[in-house]
Amino acid sequence: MRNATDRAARTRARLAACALDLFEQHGFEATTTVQIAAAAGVSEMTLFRHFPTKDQLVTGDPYDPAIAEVVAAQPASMPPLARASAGVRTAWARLPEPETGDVRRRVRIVASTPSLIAAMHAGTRATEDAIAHALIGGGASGRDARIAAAALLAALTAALLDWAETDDGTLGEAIVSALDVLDGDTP
Amino acid sequence: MRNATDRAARTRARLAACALDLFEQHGFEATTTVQIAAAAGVSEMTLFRHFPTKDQLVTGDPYDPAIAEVVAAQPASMPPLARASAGVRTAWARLPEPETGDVRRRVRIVASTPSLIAAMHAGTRATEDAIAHALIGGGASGRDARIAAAALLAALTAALLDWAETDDGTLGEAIVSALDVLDGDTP
DNA sequence: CCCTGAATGTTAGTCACTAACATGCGGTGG
DNA sequence: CCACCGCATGTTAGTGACTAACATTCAGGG
Repeated sequence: MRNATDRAARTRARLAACALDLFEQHGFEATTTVQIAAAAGVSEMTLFRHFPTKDQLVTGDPYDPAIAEVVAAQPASMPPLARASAGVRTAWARLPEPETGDVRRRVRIVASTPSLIAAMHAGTRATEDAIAHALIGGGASGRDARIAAAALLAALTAALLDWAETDDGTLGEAIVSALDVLDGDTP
Repeated sequence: MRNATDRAARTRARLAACALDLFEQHGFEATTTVQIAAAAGVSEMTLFRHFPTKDQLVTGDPYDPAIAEVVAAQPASMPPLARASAGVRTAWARLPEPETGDVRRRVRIVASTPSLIAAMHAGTRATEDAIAHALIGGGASGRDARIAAAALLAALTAALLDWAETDDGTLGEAIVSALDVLDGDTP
């Protein structure tokens, strides 16, 4: 049954799809929110109701609280960066290789737009704080925990951007590269 | 002699000082560029001539190309993250402990404003790219170099923000903490 | 068939930022 | 001493992202 909530979900999806097309054709900055709304057959207000910022048409909502839990489950004897890295390694191993159809298109737009790279970093802040909190639980100082969490997220984001840009290998391989660099496993 | 260039430098300094005061009193977002310009006795246009974005009233221009050179001078046998960390360690040791009067005020404003944190990360991108380039020269893959450079800069930025927020110890100690976490020297 | 609630539309604004063009200030050469 | 010239600054008018307050339409349930 197509209730009201369903209708909202469909216009939301339509907005994201139209935005993606327009961004690829004319670039992110050159595309105005009015154009996107018009392409989706909707008013500008409706766009902003579904996506509070233009950035989120590309980045979406990336916070996954499961990662922090897995980090907290790692042995507390490890130094914080290794602990965070090990947590993501096992968390990633549990998931199936995700859909990478639209992801690559999206990340490619992000990679070519400085303001979007900044927005993406801002979007990972919730995850960063959660991981830092988990590391403090393992005995790290507040400062060391923040540093390790920031380094981890930055490494993962850099790997994601490189993966989208170079079109080289799977997303999983890129993630593992990031973790290997953090662990010093790079001969 | 106060030539024209001197006059420009003085209005620039006046703008930055007035902005800092207003940001501390009312917050970054609540302060408008018109207010800052008025406080400095200048038109809004002049503000934007000196600081192309409102962000740069706080962040300034942080790119220091010397860091990348020192990184390139580290032995190529090390894994990329350790190499980058060692480079910053020696580069930092060469400098005297810098002025931290306005720095702490500025960074504290950054720390309390999400959009400014993002802008700060964006401002380190030039340094990040330079370090990544130096690491590639040492034999790292392009992807690993980008990951290591991103992790390094994120760790340093996180340490800087924590230092400003917690008011704990010197800036040099915070930087060393970041490098120690990256090297795994954290018992 | 109306009624209720959610989704959407309209209008009028604010704020960061830009472009094109006009003015004023200061030092320099005649 | 004055006219000139280069640079800093001012004015005006605009764009684009985003918000608030209020009106409207749409879908299903009593």
